[in-house]
Formats: sequence, structure tokens, C-alpha cells
Amino acid sequence: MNYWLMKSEPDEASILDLQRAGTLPWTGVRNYQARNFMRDDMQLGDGVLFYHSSCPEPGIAGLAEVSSAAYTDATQFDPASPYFDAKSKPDTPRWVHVDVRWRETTRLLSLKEMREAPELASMRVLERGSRLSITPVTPAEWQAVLKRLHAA
DNA sequence: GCCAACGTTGGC
DNA sequence: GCCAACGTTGGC
Repeated sequence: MNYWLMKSEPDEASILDLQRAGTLPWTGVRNYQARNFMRDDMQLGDGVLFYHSSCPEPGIAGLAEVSSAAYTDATQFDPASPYFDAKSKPDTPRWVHVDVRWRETTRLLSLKEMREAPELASMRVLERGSRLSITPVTPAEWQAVLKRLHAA
């Protein structure tokens, strides 16, 4: 069992969108490191911290879980999609993604609060210049986040 | 809108 | 394989 933090712009897909849909395909990842996490390291049932980015109040907005193995991201072959990749060929797809299932919509654990919490200081997403949209979370960090989310 | 940080591209 | 140029991310 692994844990992850996954960034989403709420304008595109918010935690409430996920709650309504139940499950969403995590399409649009176009970074090799993030893709490799999904392809090589994610397992069914892995815990996901759902993070809102590029918005007025960035932070963790809910909990989710990995609900599929990695499979081909169809948007890479769609010229009308913002995620279209002309260099990716259908016989050797470059981009894959997993599905993510909603678990809980929590209070917002803001980026500010995350930075101020000593027990979260080790989180990869807080590293200087970190832009990765998917980062591993340790069991200790996961527990610490849950404790904060469910407190006051 | 700014800009620091980082990833990717492509010429050599 | 190097590295300059360029593009993107994402907080502020």
C-alpha cells in the first residue's frame, strides 16, 4: 500500500467534481516522472491526497484512492484535446493514467498550514521549486495529514 | 502578471 | 552527450 499526493486545478477537476462523478480518469499527465509513478508504482487502493493547485486557495481538499491500473490516455491521440501529443503513436502510446475514486471531501488543509506544520516539512510537494503533479507520500506523512484534516 | 525553478528540445 | 533556448508550472 502506497500513498500519493495528486495535484489538480479545481477549474478542471475539483474534489467536488470527483465527489459527483465518483470516479475520474486522471488524464492529461505529460511528465515522465509522474507517468512512471502511475505506471510502475501505483496499486489498487493506494491512498491519494487530492490537492487543489493554481487557484486562490491551494491545498489538500480531500481524500481519494487509486481505482484502476494504468492504461492508455486517449487524449494524447485527440487533436482537439489540449493534451494532444503528435509524437505519440497508437502502437506505442507514450502516456498512461490511472482512475481515481472519491473517498472524502475534507476541510481545506491550505498550503500555508502545510508549510507551517513541522510534521509535514518532509513532504515532497513542499520542496523548493517542486512542480511534479504526482508525488509519493510516506505513511507517517499520510497519518499526519489525516490527523490535521480531522482535527478542528 | 511576474518570475523562479525545472523539464524538454534540438543543434552541434 | 552537452547545453542554450524555450516552454511550463504554480505560488504569489
